[in-house]
Amino acid sequence: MRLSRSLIPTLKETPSEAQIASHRLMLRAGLVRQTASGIYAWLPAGWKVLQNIARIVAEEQEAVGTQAMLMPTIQSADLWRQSGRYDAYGPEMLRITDRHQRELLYGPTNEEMLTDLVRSGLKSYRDLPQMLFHIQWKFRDEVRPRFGVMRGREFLMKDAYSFDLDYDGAVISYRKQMLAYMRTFQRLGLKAIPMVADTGPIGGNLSHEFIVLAPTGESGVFFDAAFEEIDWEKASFDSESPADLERFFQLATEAYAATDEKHDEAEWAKVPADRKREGRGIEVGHIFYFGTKYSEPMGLTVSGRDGAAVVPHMGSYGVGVSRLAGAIIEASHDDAGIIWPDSVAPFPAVIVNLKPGDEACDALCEQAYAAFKGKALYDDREERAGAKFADADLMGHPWQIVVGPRGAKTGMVELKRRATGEKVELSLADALAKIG
RNA sequence: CGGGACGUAGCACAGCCUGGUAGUGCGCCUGCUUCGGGAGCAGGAGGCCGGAGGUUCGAAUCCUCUCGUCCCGACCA
Repeated sequence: MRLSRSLIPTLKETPSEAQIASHRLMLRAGLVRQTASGIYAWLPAGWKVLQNIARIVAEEQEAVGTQAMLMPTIQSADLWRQSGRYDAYGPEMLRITDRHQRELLYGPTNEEMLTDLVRSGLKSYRDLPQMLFHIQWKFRDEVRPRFGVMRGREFLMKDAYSFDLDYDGAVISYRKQMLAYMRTFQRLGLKAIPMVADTGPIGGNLSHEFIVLAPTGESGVFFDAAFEEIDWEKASFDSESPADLERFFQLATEAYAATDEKHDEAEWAKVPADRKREGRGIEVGHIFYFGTKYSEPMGLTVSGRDGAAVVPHMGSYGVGVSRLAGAIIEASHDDAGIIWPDSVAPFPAVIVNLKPGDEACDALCEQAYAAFKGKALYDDREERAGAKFADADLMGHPWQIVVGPRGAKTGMVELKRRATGEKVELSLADALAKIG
């Protein structure tokens, strides 16, 4: 993308409504614009980020056997009356009436809808287990939206649902999802730690929140440093092997980790002092098992081995996709701007032409731009060098290929790694090779 | 939902108390000089002062209502 022809409106000053780093930087880097309280438009660069996150989330879901699908945003009130949640949900649910006075709602979640959908498709115990997910916009009419996309009213969410014959099966599904989550967050460049969460009336220990470590996070967290060393991508766990899942679950849950609300001083005292870590975190995902809470009242049954009706056990698994965009920035930025992990950056690199109009600069830049097949950002604007450097740092491209009149004559560029600030002079070919 | 603020140019803000031709900085446009970390000079465009009523000869300014946005608390992917 050529910056001179792109809608990436960077701002030198911070709009007054933005309080926290990610919100400020998302506005300043031209990623999003607010259109109403807690509702955001994703501008071209922001949309690329969101798609990158969604793609990784989806890939890891499919890697553990979750099927991708898409359910609508608008749902019927009748569906929610079947589970009893229509009245229980409260004013957070946006209720809508159509021209025929039918009661509709903008979905805050999809348990009812999917349970309804699978009712006619799942007939026999042979049809189980099933895991399905979609990535769709949700709406929750938060009393007080804030922190930009981290707590908006409209948000993009991955929600997955599992259907199993019994509790033991549900545990397998639950662990598969947890494995997918650890891999997902690591690919997104995040340190995420699963922490035991409230299970409410369901009970048991099958509810975990995933907390991303970020100094500006909303909740305090306490955890064992053991989590810092685990490489979930390299660790080989076969999601089809119950034994591997067991081993994985042990590893992911045995060390101490808790948010301040669930903090247990007695357990904390058992953690060796040199492994104690305290910090702040942002919740980016939540998984839980809820048994037959929806399948039972909504009449979802399959025939069991003996021919009798069996009510499937369910679980649901959420990831705040749009929230992650903010969380990643909270976890990865400096005074100059965003520092995108390679996997989610809107552009792998920016090509900074320090002197548009200079024959050598233009030619070398075009050559570099062509090498990325249009996927890089080419800053071809008639701006001063300082402004371009500032914008490049602000937007957080992982690599900056700086082309100036001095080096261009001999085909040399300066390659800067945003994360480290390291700069080296080398030929364009070497620079491209280094970026890979 | 309780408490507190704020709506004036694309962004940040002053002006309001004490009514009298709507301002400053950044950004934008033109020209010249500059040109490797947000340049200098000169000229220029851009505002129904959130909206509706009212008071007044006259309202950004005073009064009433309304809409919107933000902050603190309780709540949430």
